[in-house]
Amino acid sequence: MGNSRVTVRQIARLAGVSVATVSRVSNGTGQVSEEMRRRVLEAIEEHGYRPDHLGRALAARRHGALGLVFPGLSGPYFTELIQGFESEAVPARASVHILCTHLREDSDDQVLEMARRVDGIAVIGGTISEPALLRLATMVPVVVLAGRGPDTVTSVSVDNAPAMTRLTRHLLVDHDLRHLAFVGNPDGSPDVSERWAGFRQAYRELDLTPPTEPVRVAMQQPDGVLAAERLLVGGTAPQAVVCANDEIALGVLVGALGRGLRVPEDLVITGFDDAPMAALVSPSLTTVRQPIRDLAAEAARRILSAADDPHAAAPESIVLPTEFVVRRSCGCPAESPTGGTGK
Amino acid sequence: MGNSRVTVRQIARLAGVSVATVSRVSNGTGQVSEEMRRRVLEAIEEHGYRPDHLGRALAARRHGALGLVFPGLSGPYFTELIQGFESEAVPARASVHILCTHLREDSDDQVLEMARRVDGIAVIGGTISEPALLRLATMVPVVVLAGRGPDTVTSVSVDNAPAMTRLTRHLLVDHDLRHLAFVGNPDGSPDVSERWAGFRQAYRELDLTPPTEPVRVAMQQPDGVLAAERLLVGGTAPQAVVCANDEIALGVLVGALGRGLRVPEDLVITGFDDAPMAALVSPSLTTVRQPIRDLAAEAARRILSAADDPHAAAPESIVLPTEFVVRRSCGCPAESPTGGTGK
DNA sequence: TGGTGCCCTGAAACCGGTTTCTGTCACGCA
DNA sequence: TGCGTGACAGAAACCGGTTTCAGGGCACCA
Repeated sequence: MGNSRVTVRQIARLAGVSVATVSRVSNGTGQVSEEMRRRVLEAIEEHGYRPDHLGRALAARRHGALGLVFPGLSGPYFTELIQGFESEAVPARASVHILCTHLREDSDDQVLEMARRVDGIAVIGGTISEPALLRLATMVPVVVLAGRGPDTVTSVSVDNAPAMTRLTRHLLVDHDLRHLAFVGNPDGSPDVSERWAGFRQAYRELDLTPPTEPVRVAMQQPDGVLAAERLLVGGTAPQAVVCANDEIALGVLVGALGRGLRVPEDLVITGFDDAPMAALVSPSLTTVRQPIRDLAAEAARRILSAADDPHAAAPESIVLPTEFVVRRSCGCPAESPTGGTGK
Repeated sequence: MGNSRVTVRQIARLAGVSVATVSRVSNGTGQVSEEMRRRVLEAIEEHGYRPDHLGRALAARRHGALGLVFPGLSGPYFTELIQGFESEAVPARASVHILCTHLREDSDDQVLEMARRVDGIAVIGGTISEPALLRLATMVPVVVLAGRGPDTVTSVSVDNAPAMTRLTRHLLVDHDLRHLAFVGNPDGSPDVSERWAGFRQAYRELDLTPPTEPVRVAMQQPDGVLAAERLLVGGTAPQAVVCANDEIALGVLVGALGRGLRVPEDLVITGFDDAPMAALVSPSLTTVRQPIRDLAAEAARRILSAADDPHAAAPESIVLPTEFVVRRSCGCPAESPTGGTGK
């Protein structure tokens, strides 16, 4: 029976061979005669021997594990991210460790501790301090996911700023709107920071004066509801609300509809991510599609190859393209043509 | 200078002591003279020595890691679950491995493989086959989370059925509704299965005939939208839609509002979980609050203590209480009294 | 002065694998 | 017959820690 207490040495004794031979058979390495192989396989089979992961990892000086560090899990974005990451890790026989630093004081230490248990780490941008990031990079291969780190650290992100400029220009020019509000906290993540920058850039390109302050809220649906409460009181409501992601946008939409506003007639709302719900709400959400799974998968691939050979590839900043998705919440009619990438 | 290549033996040589002494100092075990301790600490400090996790784990025959197995991550429920789990794991210096079996054929093997890398595993109910679960339990401490396993396996869940009966009775009796539809796939998870059973139970207790079939969809918001499409066509729309969780309910709500229906006047909708959005949508969602974080934290605690001493505690089925939360989507007026637990 | 017991220390064994290195044996060839 | 060669097997070293165990030194006591 498959008792996991069985060791190489026991199998070796039972099969009447040396441990080296057992190891060779169980790994398929080196030359082993047919007779020996048969005897060993028999013993392995009979006693349900499976090599111990720790022993093997110690000898190989390799954990067979990858780390993924979040500020805090929430929403479809992180769901996709994890699945993309796993889609590469699992075939490579690497397990996935996760760490939510959310609200914790000692997150830098936590991450450094994780570094001693994995072969490489993907850190979501803005999650830990830059010194910690640099220190981390001296210990294991590191990739910054959705953000940019120091030049010495590989990063994978999307073209946030141009995409948001494109979307904003659509509102300013095609829909001739002027009074736009941006919802999201630029200090919270590099993604939002870049989107906020792209938002303002659109104004400048048209020689208009951009808003000076965003509505600073977190990234979940309830935060969007909160933002709607703040924005839609009094007579100062904007013509359009440009949200840092779809979840916020959905929250704003719920808040607006709940106040009896019509979207997009009374209020235009846009998102970012193209979450599954974006196409399903009414009105459907104009947004920017980003390849979240690919993003995470690319990060995992980079980490894995860097773990195989630390000196193989130079640090690199990879930027994946996005796609502007025009739907109804911006005021476009139903079957509107879809825009291209975010340039 | 924290080079992680430093080993006990190097430190021992540098400090002019034995490896045993270094180990004793770095772990604070045994008796070490002040002089020795000082020398060792100096060397440790100077060379940035941190004991290797693998070496330590191998010697201790303990991974310092816990596993968490999902069918697939999605939504606020799993967010809470992970955070609750982590809240116990982190203080115990255990890292968290996750595994999404979602749609994979070989999930049983994946989980069994994980078992060789962690000290214990929490499996979300309905994720893997019962034989695999039993096999798993022979390898490491296992807890079934949100569901029930064989009697030999500890489980942690909530009182789904009574809670759902309570909610359904509220609709049938207090609001005098008869034509209710249940949305959710009972075959998808034990939680849903129990809620479906509780739903039908309410009918029987009133000598009414319950619906024979639920609307089978998955557990996310888009699935709720889908369900709304199916339910609200033609003249056969129900008076109320009882959803397996809040996410579905939110989806149904969006779908219903998008079709111009008034909630709760034209259609009553209820959820389950009391997700953050439930209180924020308009109308606010009548639902059942369950202690998700506590659920996961309890699971983690059980696993940790079982890992410390495998023979300490007998398998147990822990059932945590829920709370019926009456809001507006069921037709109750704004400031309605809140019900108690789900009995 | 000799015995007893405690405090400290380090050599060595151990955890469970992989890998190197040495050596044996059979075979082919001159 | 003698020698080089290649296939194969096993002893031992190694990965990096922890823990056992034996013994040295010293204080205390008779």
